[in-house]
Amino acid sequence: MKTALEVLAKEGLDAVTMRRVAQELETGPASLYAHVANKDELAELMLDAVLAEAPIPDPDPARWDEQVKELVRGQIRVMVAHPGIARVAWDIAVPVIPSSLRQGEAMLALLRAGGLTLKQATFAGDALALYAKAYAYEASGWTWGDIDEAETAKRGEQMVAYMRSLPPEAFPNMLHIGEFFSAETATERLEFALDVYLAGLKVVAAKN
Amino acid sequence: MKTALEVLAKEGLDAVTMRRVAQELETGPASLYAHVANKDELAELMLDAVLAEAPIPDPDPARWDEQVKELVRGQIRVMVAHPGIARVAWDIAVPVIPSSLRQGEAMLALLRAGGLTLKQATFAGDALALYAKAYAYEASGWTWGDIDEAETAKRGEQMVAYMRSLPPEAFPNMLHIGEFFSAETATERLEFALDVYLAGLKVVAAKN
DNA sequence: TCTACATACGAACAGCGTTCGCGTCAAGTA
DNA sequence: TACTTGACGCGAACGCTGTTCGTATGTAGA
Repeated sequence: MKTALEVLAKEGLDAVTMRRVAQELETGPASLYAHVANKDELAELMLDAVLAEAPIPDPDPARWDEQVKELVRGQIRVMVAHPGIARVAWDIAVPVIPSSLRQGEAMLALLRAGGLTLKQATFAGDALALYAKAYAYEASGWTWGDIDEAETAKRGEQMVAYMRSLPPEAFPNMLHIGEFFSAETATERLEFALDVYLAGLKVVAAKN
Repeated sequence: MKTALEVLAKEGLDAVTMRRVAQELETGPASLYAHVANKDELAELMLDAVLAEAPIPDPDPARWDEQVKELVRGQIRVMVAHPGIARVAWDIAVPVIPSSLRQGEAMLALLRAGGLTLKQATFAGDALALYAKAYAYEASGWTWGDIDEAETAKRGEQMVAYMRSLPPEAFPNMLHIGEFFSAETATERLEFALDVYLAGLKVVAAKN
């Protein structure tokens, strides 16, 4: 079941419809409801399978900060490798998903090793998970043909054109940041965000 | 046009369909396409109107950090005040939206006042915008009846039940963080994330 | 007053998730 | 072996979505 869905995820999340999955199994849409309650549950199973691929490091208190980054990178990597799955992660309010719980527990363990209280670790883990989902969702847009390059470029030009139409002093900074948003700087943005957040966590931990 | 949509946004984003909006204007769905190219453009107009409500502080270099927080809080506040609009923000790849550009410019100005390079400010602004959208989206789920309380509680119990079914040493931390995730701690989580990130930014700025 | 143009919109299309009830097939009993 | 009974798989249909096409209507100009 899940296996058939993964195959379909490879041709875009929008293509993962009950009809399309059923077609892959050479049957009708109604038959799927024998194995799955509804489409949401199917999405949950897909997400669980994907997230299970993210590695969980053995905690090493000496380099907990690097391990936190590694954990986040891993989550992002597997999500981006399955374009569209990040959207599913957002739609699930309370994750009763085994692999998600394992990832959460690993994150808490690392953060506690870094000297944070349980409450601080909870909040930090929440923020990091939020960022991982957000980054993966955004990144899925580029790697997948969700939005074709031409369309994106056109909108970018529209944006610049609009800003130029106003007094130049209205957008002194925005006009020059376009170069920082290419696909090449994507991982650089991620690393920057991780560095900044972990630097902040160390400041907080030092006050405990 | 936008006005009629806002009225509808008050009964949920899912209710904002072309037919429902047309009905509100006592006409058919086809008539809307005379004013708007498609539903995405309509969503963009809605987001622009909402985001325009977020206040933009006059930069004061002496308290740039507090002003950055204030800016993010404002963005989140107006989005949460219009439940469901945060989802729209995620679907828009390149924001050719006036109010969005103004918010971005304001953020860059504040961050540069904090001693960051343009590149650093760009990356930091991106991360903060991502977090604002992520938080607002998550928060919309609680304030709106998207997911009824009973359902959420049930899933929470399922989660705990699952974790208890495994060896207790598997989830030593996760089992005790439930109390930190009530609706009351929501703003606390936000403030923690902002404090941590800004503490990190100061570390980065100090190295320049 | 009659014509010509642009605008508004009713109806229809293709797709979606989900449900109902019929038809078929397999297992249990005589 | 033959018959009956039960459950299960799934074809077809429902109500919904965004969008398009062609017609009818209303208005402005001659």
